[in-house]
Amino acid sequence: MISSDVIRGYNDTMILYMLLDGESYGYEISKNIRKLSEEKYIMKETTLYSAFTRLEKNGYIDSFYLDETFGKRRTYYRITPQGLAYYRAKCEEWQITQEVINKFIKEL
Amino acid sequence: MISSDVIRGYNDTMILYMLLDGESYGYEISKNIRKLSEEKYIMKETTLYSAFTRLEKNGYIDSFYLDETFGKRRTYYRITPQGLAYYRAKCEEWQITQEVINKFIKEL
DNA sequence: AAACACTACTTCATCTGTCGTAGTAATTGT
DNA sequence: ACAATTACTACGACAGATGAAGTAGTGTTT
Repeated sequence: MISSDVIRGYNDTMILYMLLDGESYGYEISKNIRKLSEEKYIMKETTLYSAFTRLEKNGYIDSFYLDETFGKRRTYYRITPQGLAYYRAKCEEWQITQEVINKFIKEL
Repeated sequence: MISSDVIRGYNDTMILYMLLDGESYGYEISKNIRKLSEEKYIMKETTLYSAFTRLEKNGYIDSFYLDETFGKRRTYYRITPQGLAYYRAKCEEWQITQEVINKFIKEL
């Protein structure tokens, strides 16, 4: 399991990635992140939902409801053009981040 | 310039890396991080000195003074065996972190 | 029918690490 | 004399992550 401080700067990016192919909702995104990371990273519920609030406030995602007559009401999210731009910028930043941190990593 | 949230989990690791070859002190470490990262990452003074406090409290570094009859007194730091073990663990964790985050990165 | 597991989300309070601002203190360069 | 650089310290604010707890609905087991 990876410590959260490391991922901290990329939680939002991961969520946006999960929305690239279309709308989704909290619980599903949570499951998918877990699966895609092969159980190596599990985003805490509170982290996830507070990230949604932040992302929406920043205009990177939109939220809406679908007519579902079953189960507890889900809040669906969709990535916005600004969200996509932010995601792309984060991907580019990540390349640089990797290069930088790798300079401080030594195989001993 | 890299956002600090990304590096957040690796500030301590970077500092420990700088101490692998022998003792050093705040200002020097700061300059060296800046230089090694090719100006892509500049650790803030307050971040650096608060990291020293944390690392020492955790037993990862020792601090001491050298007899210097010139300039403002420097606090020197040296990595401990526990610090080395922690550094190694962080390096291994970093490999996994890279793998995980890369799954969420798409070249668009 | 009661208990439990699972889905789906919310609220609240707390903690950690980073950072802005400011200040102290000594040396070196112009 | 003054600015710049070296070297560090103190303090308060803030953002993001987290633990704990709760709400609400569905499905399955006992």
